[in-house]
Amino acid sequence: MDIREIAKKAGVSISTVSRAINQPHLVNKKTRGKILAIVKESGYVPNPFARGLLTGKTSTIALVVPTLKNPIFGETAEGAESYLSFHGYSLITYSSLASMERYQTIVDNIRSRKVDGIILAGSGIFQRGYQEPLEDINVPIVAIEYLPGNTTMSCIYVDDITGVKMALEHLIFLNHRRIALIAGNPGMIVTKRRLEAAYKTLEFYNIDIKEEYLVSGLYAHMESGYTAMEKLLAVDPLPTAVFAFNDMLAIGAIKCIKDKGLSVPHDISIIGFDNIPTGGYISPGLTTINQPCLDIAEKAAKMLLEQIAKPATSVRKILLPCELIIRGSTSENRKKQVS
Amino acid sequence: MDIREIAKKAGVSISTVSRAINQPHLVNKKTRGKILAIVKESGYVPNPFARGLLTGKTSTIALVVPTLKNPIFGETAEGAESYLSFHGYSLITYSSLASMERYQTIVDNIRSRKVDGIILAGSGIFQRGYQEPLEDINVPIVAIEYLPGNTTMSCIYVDDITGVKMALEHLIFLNHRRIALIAGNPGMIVTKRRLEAAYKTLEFYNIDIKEEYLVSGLYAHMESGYTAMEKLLAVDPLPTAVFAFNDMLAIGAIKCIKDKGLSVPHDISIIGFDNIPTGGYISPGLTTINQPCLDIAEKAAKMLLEQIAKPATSVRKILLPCELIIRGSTSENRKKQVS
DNA sequence: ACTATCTTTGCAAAGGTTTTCAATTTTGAC
DNA sequence: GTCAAAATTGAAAACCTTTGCAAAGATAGT
Repeated sequence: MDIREIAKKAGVSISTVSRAINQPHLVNKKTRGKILAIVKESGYVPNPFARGLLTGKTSTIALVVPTLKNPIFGETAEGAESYLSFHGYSLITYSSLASMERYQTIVDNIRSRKVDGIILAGSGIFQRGYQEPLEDINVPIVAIEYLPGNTTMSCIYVDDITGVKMALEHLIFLNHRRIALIAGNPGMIVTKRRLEAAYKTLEFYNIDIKEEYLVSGLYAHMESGYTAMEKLLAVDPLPTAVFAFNDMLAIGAIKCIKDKGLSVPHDISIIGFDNIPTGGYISPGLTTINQPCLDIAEKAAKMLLEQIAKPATSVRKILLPCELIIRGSTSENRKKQVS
Repeated sequence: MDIREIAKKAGVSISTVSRAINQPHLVNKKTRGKILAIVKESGYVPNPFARGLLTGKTSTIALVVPTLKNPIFGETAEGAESYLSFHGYSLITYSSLASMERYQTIVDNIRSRKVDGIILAGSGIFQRGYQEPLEDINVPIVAIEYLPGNTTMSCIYVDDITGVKMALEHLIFLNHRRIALIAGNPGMIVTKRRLEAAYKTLEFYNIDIKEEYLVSGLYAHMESGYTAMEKLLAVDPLPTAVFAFNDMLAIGAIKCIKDKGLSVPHDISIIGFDNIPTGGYISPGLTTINQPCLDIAEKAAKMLLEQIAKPATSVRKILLPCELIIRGSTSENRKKQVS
């Protein structure tokens, strides 16, 4: 099913058929109608290879996320996909970003595939320079990540530095002083950034930062929050509150505390980050910081399409606010301070 | 960066370069080494359009899932993606399959894109004939769905009919007789199938099927399980056990029961289906039926690649067993039967 | 009626690769 | 040293579309 066949049936040249499809205003209304009718009837779709060979465009966007196990990335993927597909693009999602080799595989795959743009979501697994190989590919990139230093790609991100501050201040205003942290994957940029913000906030309020009150886990696994919490429960004195760097970790931690016969929030308050739906369905409900993932994903997709349309468009940095969601996992500390 | 440039640098013809890349055994070892060295050094990657134009292959697979909000499909996507990417394919994921228009958009997109194969995961949104438009595309399809009648596509699926039976028998053996059902989206094939299996099992055990004991919700939203449960709590007499058609619904239902001041499992037992990780982190832990999603996704991907390699390969139907996971949300019914 | 402008159409080149076929070179056996 | 077979290479066709350019036709203004 060629463009040639269509041309023959319509009694016009292939150029005219091509134009009827791609630049309808350039062809006579009557001719156009006839051609498009034949196209529709015959089910013809232009060969994407031949087309791509000429235009260099694939109508394909790559999305790189660390994992789909974390619902926030599921939401990101879904948000981006629905926006993009509405605008005629498809989305190739790369997940399970677990190792540097895997990352290299992904980069190679994207390169050989020729996508029109890339969305890089929270992929700062590799401390420094992880994004360079992608930049080399030389297509527009939008990062859903806080990358203030970088001037070559647009970013859209939640202000998680303020988010961390909000979370800790919430605990501090509830009179907690023995605050522990469950950080996420040590290598990731997001972990480093939140950790810095946490220390800064705690110092500001003159809160002692015990070394044993800092443990870490893996963002993608609730189980990992559980084992991290086990370590914290072995510390004396126990913390009265815990800030977990994401909700998966927080949920794991809550289960651990309850399994050991302690109560949340009575004995220990817990606050998370992300606001995944599950947080509203455990008991007690998880107090957390909301990230508007769906919104972010759509905005990122929109920005990317703008950049593709006008490559000269300057790099933009968009900051979105977080929001504190108070549920039942945090409460006022009534214990005597034995600081 | 052409194949021509490589050829010139290596002092050979483009045919030889092409062969060095695609059929290395056909070119002299020394020449091949030289060519590949130049290829690597220059970062050349064959133009996928030109290649596709000749071969008709895209090295791309489409995955259609109802939503990524349900973790089982996140796992499915991740499992398929990692397997496929290891074998040189990329995965285009279509989610948020909410309406028939959206479905048509997806089908059109897949058609115009020319993928090498399709994985259709639990997409039986549209009662009958929903898969025909995809079959028309005329590429291998593997369905992760129970499609016994269909002889044109391979299927891999969990034996959820037995799963439903196991779930209900678990409740029945715990002495429950007033059993309610929270079914999923009314239009979906999977709902219909599970419903049939449920009725069959209940009839077999001579259990009265009250009409008010059947409510439905939307698989993708826990909230929906909550409101469904509200309806059940308005029925007199109350059911002593509820079988929700998936874990999201079950988790919503549990929250509802607890919010109303009743206890799970003391007042009402709940059992779900899927075994999403969250089920192990709520309290009480969710009793459910396990589906090995990751395994299924990988097997589906594998089957698909086999079919692509050998199109003559006959259609296969693979059935995988479910497993009952007993946690705390179900217990023996001690209430007097007022049947 | 004539010119200038605008609309509509077709021709042909170009895009980068794979693959068939034939030609050439190398190898191995006698 | 000769011949047949095997290995290696290159030329050229084919894949299907988009688009610049030019030609032809239509329209409008004088």
